Amino acid sequence: MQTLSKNQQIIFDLIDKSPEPMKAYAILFNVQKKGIKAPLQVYRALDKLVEIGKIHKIESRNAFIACQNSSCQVSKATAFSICEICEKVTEISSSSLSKYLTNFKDKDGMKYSKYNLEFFGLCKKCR
Amino acid sequence: MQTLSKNQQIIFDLIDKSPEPMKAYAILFNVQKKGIKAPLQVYRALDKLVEIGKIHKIESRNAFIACQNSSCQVSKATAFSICEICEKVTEISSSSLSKYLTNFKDKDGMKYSKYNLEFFGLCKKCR
DNA sequence: TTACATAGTGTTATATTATAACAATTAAAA
DNA sequence: TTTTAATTGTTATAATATAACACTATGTAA
Repeated sequence: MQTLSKNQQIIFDLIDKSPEPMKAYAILFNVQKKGIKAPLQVYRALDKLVEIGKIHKIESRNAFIACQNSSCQVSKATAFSICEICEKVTEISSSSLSKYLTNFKDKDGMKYSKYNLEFFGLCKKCR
Repeated sequence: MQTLSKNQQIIFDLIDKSPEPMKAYAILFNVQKKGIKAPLQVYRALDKLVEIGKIHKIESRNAFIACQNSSCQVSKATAFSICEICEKVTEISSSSLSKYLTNFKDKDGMKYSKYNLEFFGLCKKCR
């Protein structure tokens, strides 16, 4: 567990409290009162937080969500479910899924160091 | 098999010939000599081509690749391998993988209508 | 403690990716 | 044929992300 810098902490706290994935400029808007004024300050913190696994980027949405797994060792093996109506995003933690994908080898026998999986469908509420 | 409109055909042909995923503005640059002048014309064709499964979007790269499966019924179940050095992208067609993911149910028993999986690693050449 | 490296910050400017809104045209279906 | 849906063309602008540079803080090792 690494200590976060000032900007990283501010931005992580915000994302962590958010019930939904946050976009970079929404983050910027929210932290301006705390002195973070420029997009680059946000993107730098986001990059680092992603790198150390505290947050994940939902690629299909260009948005960021706090890691739900208390021990964030899964930053290299991420899976999410995304509701196509309400846009609710949930991190999937299924050991059988992660085991299957981590061990997946393609035709050429290539094994991968990292993956990101995004499932789409309708959540309970929206069905 | 649906017939493509003029712009859709021009843009599909370009992507289909490309050995690597193409970004929207690279596509725009390449088709300007054929009379497609504006980003929107490109994005509209891309949207349609994605919708009908002729191309896929590589979300982590904001780039587009022609579908490699002759019958493009897998637009709702896509998997790619991405080399983190040379950026080579390959569409994975593994029936066991697609079977596993198509049938995957999360904790709440939720089944998904669609997924996109991106594996990252080093390709043969770059290892 | 000093020096040195590494990581983080602040700032301006700009690049890249994508969509809104509106008018005109073409293709397909009733 | 008429009318409906899909596509096109165009201008403007929104949203997402990075380059480049100067400066500051922090950690580490002599």
